[in-house]
Amino acid sequence: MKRTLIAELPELIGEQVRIRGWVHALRDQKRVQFIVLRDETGLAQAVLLKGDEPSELNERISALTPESAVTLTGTLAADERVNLGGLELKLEELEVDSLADPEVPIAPDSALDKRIDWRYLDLRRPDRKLIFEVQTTTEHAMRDYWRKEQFIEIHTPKLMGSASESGAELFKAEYFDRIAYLAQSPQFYKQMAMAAGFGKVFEIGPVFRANPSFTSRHDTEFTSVDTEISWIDSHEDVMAFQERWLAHVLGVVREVHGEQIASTFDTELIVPEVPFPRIALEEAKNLLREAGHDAPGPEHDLDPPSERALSAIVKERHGHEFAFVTDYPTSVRPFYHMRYPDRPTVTKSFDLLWRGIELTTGAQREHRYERLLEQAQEKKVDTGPIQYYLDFFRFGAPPHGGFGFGLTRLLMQMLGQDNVREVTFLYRGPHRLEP
RNA sequence: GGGGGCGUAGUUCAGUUGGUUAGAACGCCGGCCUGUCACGCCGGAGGUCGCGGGUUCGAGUCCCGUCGCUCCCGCCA
Repeated sequence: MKRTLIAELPELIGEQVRIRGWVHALRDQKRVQFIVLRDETGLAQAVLLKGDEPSELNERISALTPESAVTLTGTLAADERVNLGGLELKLEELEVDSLADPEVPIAPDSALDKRIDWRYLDLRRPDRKLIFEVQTTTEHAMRDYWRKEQFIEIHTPKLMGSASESGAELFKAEYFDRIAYLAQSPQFYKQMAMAAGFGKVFEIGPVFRANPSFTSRHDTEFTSVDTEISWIDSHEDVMAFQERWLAHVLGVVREVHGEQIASTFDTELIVPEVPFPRIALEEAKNLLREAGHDAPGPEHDLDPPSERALSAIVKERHGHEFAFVTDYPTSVRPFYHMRYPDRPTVTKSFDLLWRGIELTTGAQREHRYERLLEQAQEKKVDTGPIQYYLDFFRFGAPPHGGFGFGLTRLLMQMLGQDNVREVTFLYRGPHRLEP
């Protein structure tokens, strides 16, 4: 007999059905037994009466444990006494697919670290599953939008022969008779796609960072969302794309899951107005000082407390949760960010803040070979191992730019969570390689 | 890497100025209960107080070391 999902039950009153899932709760009384069954679509109650002499089926129910995987067959009845949708399965048959140990090692309110030890049990909770429903919708909406605008999806290698950016934060891996590095960004490869004439590209894929970072918003492996666009006039074009794209994505997520997010996580997902406010870094620091906050000195990026304060100020003045911070000094940006022709110490770059945390770094890239080489040398970058990259710009490279984007940070903010670990299927950090 | 905090039943926690046999709630096990739905009632099991050392007549409690976790900063997305 075919399996019926719990969500389909309201259509099937009076019929015999077979439902499969986990024992969510068990109430074994003198005269009647209840099983609340949970599957990936919801909860349903099954009932079985008990006579003076318990039947064999009664006894097998008594031997069940919570979280066991079971298959229940019975006839579906409407019964207004039942809270779960006024529906009840009159149990006729029970198949125990897998009996669970009676004592489950975690509870819903267990510490996050302990829940990650037993992540598959933690994820059985419907509100945790919602996180991944939202993630799926998010990625789908991103792809839809990119595709509508003729972006090409690329998959770049995660094993590399040399560092793609700084080098200090790379994982090494044995690679036959040499050393390989795990990609910490698809940066160089998406620029290669520009040199290849792909026009506009995106990638959603893993990146690896060997930072011993102990915060609620860092992990050593995470999903990066990357975009690169050719034939731009400046980084403004990149920001203009990004804000449209994000507003679309958040609009879709709100439409599909908004109510559930609000009721489950007590967070309202607000679809942002376009354009987002733009604030040059030095102006941002002035705003912070005017509002009585400490601001980092010149040549320094905003620190996390400044980012939080700035988001609050922008929210107050513009009623907007997002803010592009632009025009970072060359001291805090990589060599390949383009500089203003008239301000050679300022890059045509931006970060995107949402509700106080950094979601994105983006920029127009330097596409002129000689300048790029000069900037690399000025930054004391060893150009030997990245000559292949510099070569992209020797045979006609279009002006281009793009951004990289942390998917887990986006999800964390969308769902009002305070830790990326909560929205990562399996977190990886300096002390976390299992499960 | 720097700084702060926390490690006590399966889980979440309490544990007073150091004082006899370390507690609660939830969970688990057993019994009772004609319909529960956070079921209810009665009973029970369950602890190397992270680990090692020290101070003391006496340490869950104080001190030192160590391990683990966590938050903030640095770094970033």
